[in-house]
This record gives sequence, structure tokens and C-alpha cells, in this order.
Amino acid sequence: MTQPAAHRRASIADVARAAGVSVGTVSNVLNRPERVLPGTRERVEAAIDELSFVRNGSARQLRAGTITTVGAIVLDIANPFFTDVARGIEERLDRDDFTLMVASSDDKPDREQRYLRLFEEHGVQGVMVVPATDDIEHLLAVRRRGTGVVLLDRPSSDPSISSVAVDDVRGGELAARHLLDEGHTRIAFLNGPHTIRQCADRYEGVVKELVAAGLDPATALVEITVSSLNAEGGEAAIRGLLESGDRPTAVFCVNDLVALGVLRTLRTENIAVPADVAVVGYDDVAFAAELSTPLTSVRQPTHEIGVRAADLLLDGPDAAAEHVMFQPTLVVRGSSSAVG
Amino acid sequence: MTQPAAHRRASIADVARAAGVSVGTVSNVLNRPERVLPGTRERVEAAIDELSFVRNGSARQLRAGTITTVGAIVLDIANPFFTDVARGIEERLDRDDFTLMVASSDDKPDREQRYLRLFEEHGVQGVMVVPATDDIEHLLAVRRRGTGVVLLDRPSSDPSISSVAVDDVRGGELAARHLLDEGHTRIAFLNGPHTIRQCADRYEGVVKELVAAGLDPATALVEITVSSLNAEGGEAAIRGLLESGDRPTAVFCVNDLVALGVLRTLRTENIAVPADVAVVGYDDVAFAAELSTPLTSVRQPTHEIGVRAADLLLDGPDAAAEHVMFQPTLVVRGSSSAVG
DNA sequence: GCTACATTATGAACCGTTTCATGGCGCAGG
DNA sequence: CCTGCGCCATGAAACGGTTCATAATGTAGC
Repeated sequence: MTQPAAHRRASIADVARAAGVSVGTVSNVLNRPERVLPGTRERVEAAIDELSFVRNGSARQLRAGTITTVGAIVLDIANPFFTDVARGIEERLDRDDFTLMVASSDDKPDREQRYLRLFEEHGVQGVMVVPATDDIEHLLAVRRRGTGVVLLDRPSSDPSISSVAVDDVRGGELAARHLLDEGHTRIAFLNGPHTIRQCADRYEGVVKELVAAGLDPATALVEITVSSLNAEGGEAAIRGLLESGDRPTAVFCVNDLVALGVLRTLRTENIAVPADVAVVGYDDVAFAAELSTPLTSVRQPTHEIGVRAADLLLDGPDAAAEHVMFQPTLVVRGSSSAVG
Repeated sequence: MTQPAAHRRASIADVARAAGVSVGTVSNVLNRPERVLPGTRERVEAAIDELSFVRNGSARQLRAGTITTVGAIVLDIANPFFTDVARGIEERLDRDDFTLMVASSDDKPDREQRYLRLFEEHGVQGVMVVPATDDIEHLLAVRRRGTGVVLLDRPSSDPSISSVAVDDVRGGELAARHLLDEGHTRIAFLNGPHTIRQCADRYEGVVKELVAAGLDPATALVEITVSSLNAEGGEAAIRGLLESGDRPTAVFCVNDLVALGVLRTLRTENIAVPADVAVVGYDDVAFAAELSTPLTSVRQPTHEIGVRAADLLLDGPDAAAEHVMFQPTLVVRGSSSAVG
């Protein structure tokens, strides 16, 4: 009945007092109940209920040092690609009774830093990061200080940091090759900033393929940087392109959300897909196949990316860094091909 | 140059020693730099860099007691509805320099409990929860112990806990009313378990509307509980329904992901939508309008839900609990109506 | 030269756990 | 009866920060 002082949470000492035992015993009840006589244990448990005691995680961790949580920092929590990866991570972590906390950097380096620091300061076992910048020096520093780091969805430029990625250059090639095969010679690429490695790599792949086909990227390719990597960004970019007058015959979008915005806009503007403009997306999210014009997209093994990343992190900080690279595949549908 | 012992992170004491000052001074440099002479400050900062010191968040928090982080526990991190809400939360938190950690309960009460405990033990300012069960006694307990709690997407049955919800009974009514207006008299409702309040409420709304129209729910309505609240769940459920032989003329899905699975399956099976079977979803996610058969759906103000919830949490633990209830709207499209 | 006061730096107390050396106690074996 | 051992419970040290009363030093005013 008698609660401890107005706003202070009950501590282990309060419980000990209430149960008439020492703090050590309460701690034992909490952590190694088998070492405590059943009678004593019950008294302590009663006191815990009575005071509705909740362990102070900070104190616990301060002393014990470790915690079975890992953090994930993704670019955009509203992008199904990243959340599918997150589900893969969760599935793997669950097996080892680890927990996952997800944070979203919103492509912003300072937000990424902030969450990174937060995770590190709180002593998580490790962090999986989709970096918002090309420079990963800050991640190396975290790694050096003993926190596990796995790069998500982008290859590591450093041998000491593990990564699970998909070959984005190849992805760009696949998309470009397909559009070339369909007869397009003027392609717009609605891309994100090149500071995001995936964007730079996909661009590189596209250019490579154009050059291989004997085209001059300077004329055959127009790259537009979207304001945000989602449907709104796609919509704004395609509108700009349409208003500019010289409309390309094909649009390659850096992800399916951007493609969604493009398709939406083209439909509103009564521009036929793929007849007037072909559209290719990236990620092959769940709804891509069900759109009014089913979306051609570059598929990545999302779930598997998450699982492997968690694998690597759980291998522990002393395991040798590994660099997993998956290959993307192209899924052709109606948005880019009459046959699709 | 001389790093501290092999695997121990540098502590404030190490920094103090290296800089030739006391620990108190280091702490001041960290927290109130203006109180430290520039010269001293620089020496300390140099030592911090040198030792690549990172504050121990647990120790800091143990003493300081507070932390500017809030947690969110949603049912499914891969559901755009929840991540849109999360973005709303983030946007609001950002203004007050709070950070958000998201966890996914996967509809599982024990996972919800686990994350809840994790958040509470680590002393977050508050938690926003989409409860996986009808019983929220455990949330009340958290609240009583001084951690802020806001119910997300479901009304609070308790006056002491704030909530930001959308009228789900009304949502069910809107969907049912619409299908009745379209002439359907045998409706399948692919629903989640009634332990999830939203599911129970939407069911109630459907039944209400059927009764109001003079129909007997026992014959006019068949409720099927999906195995999971996503496309796979929807697919499995509709397959079961098709195989059972007596196919209803309309399917109402508890969310748009389930509806996506249904649409996908119906297309594969060459069943015309809405001619053979009408489909209505819930949430009006971004892609709903762009599907091959644009999806009729009950729209909820996702972003606004997140913003308001964060508002309430940031009001502090002593503010009076508030119960915000938004009204859903029906967006009619081609999946349920020829005119849509 | 002395006092009053402002500015900086100090170091010990404290936060709430876990851990571990220590001690009390009962019991079996000799 | 004594020894040795196993079982429980104890209480203090330790984790790494923050905070605060206090000390040291410098400066201004009289």
C-alpha cells in the first residue's frame, strides 16, 4: 500500500526493505532465481508486485555492460523496401532473443549521426546503417570503439566493416539495357543525390550500358535529382520534366515510390504508359505488380538482405568482416514493354 | 597515442587524466562549455578526440534521470499506414529535438510487452503504442509508474491514458453502407482478430449498418480472420473463400495490404473486379489509387494521427489525458463501383 | 592592505544496479 | 565432538557519469 515518495520509482533497495532482505538477494531473485530459497523468493516477488518495481535499465546496463539490442538506421521508414529489410532483420534477431530499434535518417547526415550517437551511447550490440553520405569515416570510428557496424544495402569501402549489398551498378545496367532493348534512346533518370552511394552506382550502371550501346550519355541521358525519394519527389520531378517541353521516351526511377509518383502524374496528364513514356522502377515492392500499369522494376532480395545483415552482426565484434553482395534481377512488366 | 586498456572504452576519468583536469571539468566541457575557460576547454576537447571518447549513455542517464527519446510500438512496421503515422510523429518530435525509436510487435502481445519493458527500463519520456490486445492493463501500469503513454490508432478505455484514434465503428459503417448501396447483400469481411480493437470496432460498424438496412448479419456477413494482416494473409483468406464454393459478391478488407493480396489473387484467378467481386480496403495507402483496379478505401488522417499523438506525449506526464478522435472518410474507386 | 565578490576548477557524493568475497548455518562423515 | 562442505544471504565495491558545495585564484573598491 505505501508507495515510495511521490514521483520516484521504486528501487531495488525499496524492494529489499519491504521484503526484509538485502539488495543482493533481490538482484538474485531477478537474475538467478534458482539460487534463492523459494520462501524468500516469494516474499521478494510479492514486494516487487506491491511496489510495482521496474528495473532501472540504465543502472543495470552500466554495471552489466551489455545489452541485447541492435539498432537500424534507414533512409526512410516509410519506404517498403527498408521496412521489408527490417522485417528480415527482426526475424533473424528473434532467434537469438535480440530486439531491434529502428530509426529513420530521412536522408539527412546529421540525423544519421544523432541516432548513431544515441545507439552507441546506449551500448547497443551493433548498428545496421544505410548511410546517407558517401563518407563513412564516422561509422569506422564507431566500429573502432567496439560497436558492431554493418552497412545495409551498400557495399563497404573499408575491409573492417561488414556489408550486405546488392550490386547497384548491375541494377542500373539491367534497367538501361532493357530500355535500350525496347528501342529507347533518350532516357530520363529520376535519381537521388550521388552522396547516396546506391544512387551513384545505379547512375554508373546506366551510363556504362549506354556507352556500351554506342550512345553518348550527354545526349541520351538526362539525370534529374528528385527533391525527396518518394512519390511526391517523383511527381515533382516528372512535372518539371513535362513542363520543360522535351520529354524523354523512357523514365528510370531510383525506387518504386518515385515511380509511383511518376505513374500517378502521367495518368493525370493522360500520357500513355508505356506507349508515350516507358517507366522502370527499382526495388520491386509488393504493389509493383498490381498497379494499373504493372511496373517494371529491378528486384532486390529484401528479406534476405536483412537476415544476412543480422547474421553478420550477431557473429560478434571479433568476427572477420564480410562483404555480401547480392545480384539484382529485372522484372519486366507492362510499364515498359508491350509484351510485359 | 596511448589508448586505454585493450577493450575498455575511454571514460571521463581517462579524459580528465589525459587533459590534466578533474572529471568535473570534463563533464562541464560536455554539458556547460561556457563555464570552462577556453584554454582548458580546448585541452579537454583535444583529449576527447585523442581517446575517441564517447559518453556512456547509461551512466549519464542513471544520474540525470531523463532522456529525450520516445518509443513507438506498432503492429507491423511493413504496413505503410503505421510508417506514415511514424513519420508524423517524427516530424513533431523533431521540433522539440526528441528522437524516435520504432519497434514492431507483429501483433504479438509478448513482443509488445518485451519492447514496452525495454523502453520503460531505459527511461524513455513516453511510449506510443498500437496495442496488440484488448486489455491495456499493462499500459496503465506503465503510466502509473510515470512513463508517458499514448494509445495510437485506438481509443482509450481509460481516462488516465491519452489516445489518438479514428472512429473505427464509423469506418466499418462507411464501408458497409457503400457496399449495400452498390447492391451487395452478401459480404465477406477479411478481418484481423477481435483482440485488436480496431478489428472489433470495424466489425461492429459493419454489423450495425447491415442491421440498419434490415439484413441479418448471420447470413449477409461472413467474417474470416486472416492469418496475418498483410498481402499474404489476404491472399490465403480469399483463396480459402473461393475454394469453399460460395463466393460472396463483395469483400471488405481490414487494411489495404490485405486488399492488395485479394486483388492480386482475384486477378490471377480471372475474377473480375468489381463486376464479379467488389473489394473495399482500409487506410487508403499511397498506392491504393494507382492499382490496376483502383481500390476503394476508408481513409484515415495518418500523418495527423502521428502529429497529435506526439503533441500529447510532449505535453508531459502531468497534463490531463486527452482523447482525440478523428473521423474516417470513404474514398470510392473502381474496385467497388462502376462509377468510381 | 583588506574585504567582497566573481570566476574556474575540484572532488566527493550519488544514481540503481550486478557481482563477489565473506559469513552463518545445518548436516554428513569420521 | 570436530571438520569440512554446501547452501543462502549479505553488504560493499564497482560501473561511469552529473551535480554541488567548496576551494583557489584573480579583480575591484575603499
